[in-house]
Amino acid sequence: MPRISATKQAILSAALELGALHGISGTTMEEVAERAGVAKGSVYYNFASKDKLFGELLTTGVGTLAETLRAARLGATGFGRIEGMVTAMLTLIADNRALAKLMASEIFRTDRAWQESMFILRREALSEFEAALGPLVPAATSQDARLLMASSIFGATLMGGLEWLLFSPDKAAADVADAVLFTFSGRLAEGPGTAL
Amino acid sequence: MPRISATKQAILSAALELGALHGISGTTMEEVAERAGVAKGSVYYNFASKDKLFGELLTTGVGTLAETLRAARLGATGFGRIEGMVTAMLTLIADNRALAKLMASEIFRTDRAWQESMFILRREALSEFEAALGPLVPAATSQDARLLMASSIFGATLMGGLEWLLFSPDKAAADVADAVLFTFSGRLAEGPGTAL
DNA sequence: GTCTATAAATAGATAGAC
DNA sequence: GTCTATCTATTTATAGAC
Repeated sequence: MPRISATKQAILSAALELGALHGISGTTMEEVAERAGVAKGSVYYNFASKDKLFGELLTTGVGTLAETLRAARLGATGFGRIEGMVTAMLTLIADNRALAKLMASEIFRTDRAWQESMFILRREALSEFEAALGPLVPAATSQDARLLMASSIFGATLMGGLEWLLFSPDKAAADVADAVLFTFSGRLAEGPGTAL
Repeated sequence: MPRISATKQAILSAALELGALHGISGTTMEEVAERAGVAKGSVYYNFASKDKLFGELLTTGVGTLAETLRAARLGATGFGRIEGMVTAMLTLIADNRALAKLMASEIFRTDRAWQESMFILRREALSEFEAALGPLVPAATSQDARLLMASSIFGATLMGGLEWLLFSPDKAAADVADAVLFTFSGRLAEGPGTAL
């Protein structure tokens, strides 16, 4: 596994930040080169095409997410797994907010060159939530229903995390996790009695 | 309020479907014209620019969402409000899946010409969830925390709805609502005892 | 109001010097 | 490996006939 060159890394970083700002179609290879501090020719020396560049960015990003969720799941049991996974995902989003924004805007696209690998990795991430959910739902719950629940938790965490970073960035990470997890605690359905 | 012309409507529909497929930056005015069955000149006769066209599409779309949520909120009380709003939002997503996809990919963009009006309408939609949440959370809950909870529920519903439409479209709407709402019911935190 | 034709700018990608 | 220069196609937008 050859080490990634400094130039390649600079190009990936530039593409990530610009993609988060303007979307992939809205980002030009010229801008990427400029931000990375290299010439456009060097971008194409390192990546055969724009699709390849952003494909690599997204697939490694979603792969990292899946690994993070897996590690968090294995570090706890019961409902604590959900708590740990939501917290770990929020931390990851905070540390990679550009990637989170990019992922949020691309995760439902079905017309991309890298669609296939994104779909697989997305399913991998969801299946981590699904695995954590397994012991918590009635045994008769269908596979479809489990996937929908996993999507819900995933979506709640992603949307909560982005709301946090874009509109209340001063809030502490633990408070954000508490707020998101409160919605899954059942205390909403019980009424206002319990203190947060 | 002058009635919208058939041509204008055809252009809006074409833009919506193409935008959902390829994103806004990835959709050309030429494609929009072709799909709408008119010439490009007619597109520009009805909309001064590409930004104006998609801006109108998105702002009316998010406005409709806010209204739908508001109506659902006023039609119930207590936790039933959350149930009604999630169900209503899922129905809206199913009836306007192209708009849902477009919204999901644009809701966190901060560099658009229509950013301001989108932000306001987004907040309007979230504040409907926030209002429903008000009586369900401890009185001491901060405004920030309420907004994060509202975002979580919004995100869970949006992600669950898109997962449904893209990957299990045969599932009945009521079953999807049940699965999403199960995650908020508190039964996850209790363990597998309760039947779905 | 709708069309065709075209302007003017910008895009992704390549060639070839260094 | 990195650069400059350039090719070719595409894109937003406009002009002007009908």
